Amino acid sequence: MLKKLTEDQQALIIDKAICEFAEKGYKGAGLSTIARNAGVSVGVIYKYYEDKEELFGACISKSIDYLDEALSRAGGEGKSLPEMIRALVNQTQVACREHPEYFRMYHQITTSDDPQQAKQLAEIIERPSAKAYKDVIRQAQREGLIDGQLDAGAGAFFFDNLMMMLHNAYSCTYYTERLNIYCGRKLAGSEKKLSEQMVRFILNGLGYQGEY
Amino acid sequence: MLKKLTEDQQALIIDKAICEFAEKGYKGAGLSTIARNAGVSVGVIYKYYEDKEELFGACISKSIDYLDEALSRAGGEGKSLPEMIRALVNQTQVACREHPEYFRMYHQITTSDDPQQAKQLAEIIERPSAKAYKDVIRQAQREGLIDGQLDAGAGAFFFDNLMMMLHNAYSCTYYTERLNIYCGRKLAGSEKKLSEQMVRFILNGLGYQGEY
Amino acid sequence: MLKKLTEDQQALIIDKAICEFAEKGYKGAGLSTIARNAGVSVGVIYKYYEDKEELFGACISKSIDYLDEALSRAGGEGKSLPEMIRALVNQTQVACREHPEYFRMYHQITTSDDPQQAKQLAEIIERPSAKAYKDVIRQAQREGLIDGQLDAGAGAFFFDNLMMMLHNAYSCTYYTERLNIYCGRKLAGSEKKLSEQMVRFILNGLGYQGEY
Amino acid sequence: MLKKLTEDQQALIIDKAICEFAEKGYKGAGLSTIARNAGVSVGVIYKYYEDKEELFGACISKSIDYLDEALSRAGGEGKSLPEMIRALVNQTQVACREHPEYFRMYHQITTSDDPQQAKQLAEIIERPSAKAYKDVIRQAQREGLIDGQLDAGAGAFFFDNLMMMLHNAYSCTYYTERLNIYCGRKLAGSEKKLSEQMVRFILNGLGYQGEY
DNA sequence: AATGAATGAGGCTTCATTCAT
DNA sequence: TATGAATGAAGCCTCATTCAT
Repeated sequence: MLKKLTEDQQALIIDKAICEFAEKGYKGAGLSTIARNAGVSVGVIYKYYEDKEELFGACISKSIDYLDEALSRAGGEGKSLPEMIRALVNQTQVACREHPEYFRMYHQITTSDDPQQAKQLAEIIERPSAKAYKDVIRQAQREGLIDGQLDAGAGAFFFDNLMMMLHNAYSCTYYTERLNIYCGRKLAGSEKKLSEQMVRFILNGLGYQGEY
Repeated sequence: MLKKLTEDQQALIIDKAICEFAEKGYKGAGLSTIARNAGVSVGVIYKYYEDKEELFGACISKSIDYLDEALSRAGGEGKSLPEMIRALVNQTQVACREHPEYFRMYHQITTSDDPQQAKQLAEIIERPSAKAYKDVIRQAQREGLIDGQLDAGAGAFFFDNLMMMLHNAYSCTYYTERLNIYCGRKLAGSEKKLSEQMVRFILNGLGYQGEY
Repeated sequence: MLKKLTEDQQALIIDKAICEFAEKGYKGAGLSTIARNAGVSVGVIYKYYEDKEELFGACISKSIDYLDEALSRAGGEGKSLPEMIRALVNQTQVACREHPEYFRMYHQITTSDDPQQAKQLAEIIERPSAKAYKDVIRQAQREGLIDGQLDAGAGAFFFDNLMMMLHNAYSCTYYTERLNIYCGRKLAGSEKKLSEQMVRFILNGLGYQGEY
Repeated sequence: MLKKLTEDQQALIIDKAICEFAEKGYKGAGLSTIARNAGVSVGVIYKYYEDKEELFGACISKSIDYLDEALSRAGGEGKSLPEMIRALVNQTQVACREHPEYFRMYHQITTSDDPQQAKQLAEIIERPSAKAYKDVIRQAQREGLIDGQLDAGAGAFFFDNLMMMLHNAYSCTYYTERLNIYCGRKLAGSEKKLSEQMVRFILNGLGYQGEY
């Protein structure tokens, strides 16, 4: 019985909770499992979170933060379009290797059966990147680098769709297997090769004509 | 009521079960809700299915069948590549309009926390289309219609990724909102326009140079 | 697993619940104890009652009904004032002997910490007898049988106070012991003698001058 | 804060505990609520009391002491019977106004489900006043002031019953409402009038014939 | 063979009690 | 010595599963 949970322990609760929620979903996750895995008592969770719902919320927040941070690590300033895309793809691969549970968590979020919550979460999570990607595409269109007939929003959408499926492939069992089925172990197992293929497909998709 | 369940009633159980599982997830779904909605007793469900797990399995099977059938309706024989892609996209939109629950169900499947089951399902669901798409792409490459440097498997993967995200957008609340955020209500609301944009992006992505 | 709880079993649940609530109070009572004592499962209680609160409500209702019925068995029509009072006292003794738990339950009710509920219950339980007793006293005053300076309401109040304390003495451990302390085992143990003393005190208290 | 609790703080714990127990009952009362209200930590309560039970016991003791003291303030030496009764009634009213929580606490005591404890408490609380009242009544009977046929113990019992119901009416929500129902707001709201009525009823009940 | 009420294990949550600081 | 965070047993309630009719 420590005087107070250390920061590490508090973080561990969230981490273990994220793993549990990510694996079993909101309903399937068990508070006692989380507590056991975090090495604390069940009761103490209620000192930090009102109830299961709020703990879940904290897990969502932490996951979103990580996702944002991972993306921002890809930088963007002063990069050419191909460089930018390659950076985003690579960064996603790195982040997925480090913390697949955050991405699994993200995938769980998308199964929410509460429309209100789903909308709100989509707004928080998707709006910023939607804007960022759209801006990049519009700029590239103005510069004549890519297909001008493509709707910027649609382009951003397709791009992000591919990114989402990439992190799913690197974090969720089903999608990992799916990646193997589609691409074969060899390509699927090589981050570098897959990243190259993906960057190529995306740039082609946007109608990018230049070298890269 | 000592009458055997009619075929219709049996089918209704699965349909209602799919709706329930699709909406609430495996854990969240209630057997009694399913029974009530199907107009049968809880007990009779256990005459046809060992337990909740098996009922869920049957729902998965039926959903897969529908998905397969929906895709096969897109035909393929004698179609050009652009025609084929357009047909697949359009058919997905139609199928999603008719039975979003099957696609929501599919999305639920991907959250399975049992690796064995996840792999097995991926095998069943993804292998056939993976092969079909890869074959089409290889053929198109041999005909010099599309980018020869693209790995056929990767191409099929990216293509199917976009298809999956499309039916998610048409069936799951979170993804619907996401579509709206990225594309705006106008484009998101027009199946035709979105389909055009998507076909264009895909063909570009594959490096298709011809007219369409 | 019977097809349905028999009426007896349903009644038994309430009876055992009354015993449990009467003994331990609302908070102290355990649903599982009630179920065990009634020989049913915990779950089935929730088929008949929304939650613990509602079960408690049903117990209150049943107790009130019994109290009412016990009082009404004392009759009243065509009885002289002393006869009426004696009948009420005796009937209380009989009822307490048969079902002390209802009276213990009643005592628990009075400890309710929810003012709203307390008021509501007092209204339901006390209003009818308050009116009845007051009417009897007024009538007796008009007939010149008892002290005219006594406020009818106050007279009814003091009378009922003594009645309440009587059933407390016959149903709650503390009050039983108290009765023994005040009156000694001999008087306390004789319903007849105690009843005579009490009738005498009440009639004197009301200022009744006649014979009885 | 490594300072020993002051006497005031210790007293405050008991006071706040009495309020909490009186309001919510033994089970419903929360140690942390008591600690918070007393401005001390939960832990320190366990330095002074073995457990909740013992704290409750201390609250009972203090309440009993207050009740005794309140009664003794009514004096008794050199008073005539009517004066004595009037003094007791009035003193009860005053005490209830000052500290209804002690009387509510007393009422809680009577719900104890431990027979042993109930008996013991009754012994402590009731024996002294039982004796005192009985002595007064016996003396009055010897002096021919009151009904000689009344059993002294029974007389004391009925008298104290009325006193208990009086303080319940002044301290417990249910009984307050009951008082209002029986006597109406006007009489119920006037301590003086109610006291007069009660003294009259008691003296009549005892068969007191003299003036007062 | 279908019914749906009964079962009871398991989950979330509370709170009396402990103990490191 | 006081603190108050941590503990974990116990309680309410749900729901997958069973089985008497």
